[in-house]
Amino acid sequence: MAKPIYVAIANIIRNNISAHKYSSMKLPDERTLAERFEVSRSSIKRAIQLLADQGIIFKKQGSGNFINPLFLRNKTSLDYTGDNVGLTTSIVTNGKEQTIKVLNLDVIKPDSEIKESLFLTEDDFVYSFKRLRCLDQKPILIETSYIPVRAFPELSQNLLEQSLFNYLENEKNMIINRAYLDLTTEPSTPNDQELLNLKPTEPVGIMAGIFFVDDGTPFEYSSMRLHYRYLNFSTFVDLDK
Amino acid sequence: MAKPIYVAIANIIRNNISAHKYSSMKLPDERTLAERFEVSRSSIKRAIQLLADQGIIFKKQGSGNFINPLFLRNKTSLDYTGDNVGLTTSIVTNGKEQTIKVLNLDVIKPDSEIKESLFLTEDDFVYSFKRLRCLDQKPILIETSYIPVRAFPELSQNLLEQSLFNYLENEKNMIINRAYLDLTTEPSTPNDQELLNLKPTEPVGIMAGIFFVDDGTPFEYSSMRLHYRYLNFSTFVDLDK
DNA sequence: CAGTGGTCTAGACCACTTT
DNA sequence: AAGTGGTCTAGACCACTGA
Repeated sequence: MAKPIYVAIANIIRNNISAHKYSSMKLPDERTLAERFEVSRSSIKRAIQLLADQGIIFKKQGSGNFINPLFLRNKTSLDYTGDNVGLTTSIVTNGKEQTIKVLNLDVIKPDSEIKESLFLTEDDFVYSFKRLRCLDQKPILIETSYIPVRAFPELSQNLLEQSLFNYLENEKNMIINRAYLDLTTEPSTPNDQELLNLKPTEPVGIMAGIFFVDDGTPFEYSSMRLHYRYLNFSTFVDLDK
Repeated sequence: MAKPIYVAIANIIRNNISAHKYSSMKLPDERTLAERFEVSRSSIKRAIQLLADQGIIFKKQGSGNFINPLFLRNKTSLDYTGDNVGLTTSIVTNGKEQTIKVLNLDVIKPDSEIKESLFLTEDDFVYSFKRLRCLDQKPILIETSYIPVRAFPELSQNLLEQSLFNYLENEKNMIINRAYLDLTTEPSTPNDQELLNLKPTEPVGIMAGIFFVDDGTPFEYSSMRLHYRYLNFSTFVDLDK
């Protein structure tokens, strides 16, 4: 199955909305759409749900499905293409040249927070490393990470100079596809100021969290201190859930 | 229908996981669960999907559904109870006394950004107001908001001294249930420093965005400058979507 | 009361993983 | 090949909204 039919239909409806092919802000009812696309109503519902999750339409029980006027207006400040994306848009490289400088790499006994976050036993050791990431030679974030030795025994300074996730996916067929992230901000420390080229009054954004392999194994605990101009996290929020 | 069956089942499974009632990290397969709960497999799938969205389980096609070990470990730093919540956890009052000080209230002609964000025409005016919100007398955020006069003609300084959303829901049966939010951080301005009691080196967190009525009408454009210790946004991220 | 979205079912078949 | 999750259908009935 190349693309599920509900994804295909969601794309068609999205394009129809963009092209102003619906005469009002209210979409045709689901039963009509099902007939028109010659699919079951369930498939229409899944397509509609996708669009709702993306903020493109609003569902209102007993009343109908409505187009988000902002989507029609093509507001460029709203990133509707990615669905509720976070990290990826935040640190997306956008064709810019990414360079990574490894600041250190050690093997240590994890403290209790890291041990619990990564689901480790008493015997486990972890790699501990810091990297400075730059875009077009401009430093944008300091990463401090911990990875269980057992999960990735061949880690080396060499490997750290590229994207770990790409290496894992290509060479080890491990896919990191979820993260639990915490976003905060803090005044910059002298160390931040030096590495990220910040003034003392300029802060860092902090993204800290746990990255998971697709089978649910916690793989990495990471805390990233970002130059404040590069922390930009956009999201739709359902306030009632 | 009091509670949909898939929600009920999701709750039971969540409790079972907490109580260690599954012998391995892998859940029983969906067809077995369907038999055991005497529901259709579709209902099981919806329940499982809910738990996956909450980060409690991981799905792996062809292999099974797996418990997130972190959930088992009862990590208190992970807020698993709220589903992907954002704003609400960030500004949750937690029983603390909330006070609101209205700094100003005007009617103005919106600039083009606000006009487009709120889907306004040339003739529309907006209320423009600033509020300082405190918890237990400590100032935590400065809110700058814009609301179309047409959407809420009776707005007054008096009303602003309480939670607008509560008033809307109780008195006007309008429900604000979605928001498009942008999170960033900036150095604090002298004004921030004075109002939020910040040192010059201490930053503000910024949550800016648009709040929508449940029929999709944009209702409010708001930019909130938070004392940096109070910006704390936690979320699960699906990296592959 | 008619229209419309929400829930739920039983079953068929596809796609991926593991043995 | 067997096991397991993913997609999709056709249809029944419930819950909410609005004329």
